[in-house]
Amino acid sequence: MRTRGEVMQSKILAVLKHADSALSAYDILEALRDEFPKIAPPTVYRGLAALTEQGSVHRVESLNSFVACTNHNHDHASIMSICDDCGSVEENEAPKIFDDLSGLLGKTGFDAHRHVIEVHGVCAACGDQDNAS
Amino acid sequence: MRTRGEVMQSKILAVLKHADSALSAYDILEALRDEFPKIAPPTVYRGLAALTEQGSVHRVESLNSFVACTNHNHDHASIMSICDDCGSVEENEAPKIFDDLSGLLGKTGFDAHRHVIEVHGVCAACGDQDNAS
DNA sequence: AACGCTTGCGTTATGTTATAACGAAATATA
DNA sequence: TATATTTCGTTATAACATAACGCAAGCGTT
Repeated sequence: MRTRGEVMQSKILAVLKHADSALSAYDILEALRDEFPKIAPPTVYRGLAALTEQGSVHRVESLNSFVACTNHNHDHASIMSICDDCGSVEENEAPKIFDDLSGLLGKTGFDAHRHVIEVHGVCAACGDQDNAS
Repeated sequence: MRTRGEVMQSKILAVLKHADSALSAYDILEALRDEFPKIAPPTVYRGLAALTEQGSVHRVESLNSFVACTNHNHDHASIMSICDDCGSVEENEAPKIFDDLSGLLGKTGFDAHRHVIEVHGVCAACGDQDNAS
């Protein structure tokens, strides 16, 4: 068995890629309802779990929602900058910060497995807009 | 008007201080049910909102739950290290990392307002235990 | 090919987290 | 005391997430 869930996964990924902000599982559900009228939450959550595991989707913990990965290298944690004004979510690279963090916590004996770094604020576009007005 | 909500807030804070892991709002609700049989979710959430605002409680985004602040200086963001084994949550100070983060994002024009840094892994105690066995 | 075994998906149902909205009680002002 | 204002408790419901079951697809054995 191989391709059964993959159809749904690629549909979910497509929905996320076309969105310009993070989507909740239920936003995705809604978006897929046209094509799959009887779709239910576990279908979406399972697809998201698979996509998240393979790194092509990231969960935004502080929004309880999801974004498509925009890096070509899926094998990394990233820093999310979240605009509280327009809702856009950008993925930023900063390996050094992850190293610093792991190092810092390592001193206390903590063994870091997964980093969640999410920064809320106002993006460049929205900041400019506010200045202009 | 001043002290109306403060009673409930201090009860909530007490519950969190006595816990040895993060508690969900409904865990707190349950803990307070003895003393306040008719307590309802909004009461707890309002107390938590006030406590969070004043910095004596932190929300752990990746657990949808809450911890009492363990720093004396409440006026700061902090780094949470979360043991996925025993559930303990430690608060760590690292102003430099916040500065690095804000600086990094500032270069892209992003204006950082709130930092969420949560690191999942295994704490020293649980790590030792695993080694011993 | 027929059979039974394993896997994982869709579905139903329900559990968990969070908040909108309203009426009542407390406080402030006059 | 009358009235305006604020905040609180309560009811109700919204939003997010998963347990559990049964069916069907793929696979190995005969």
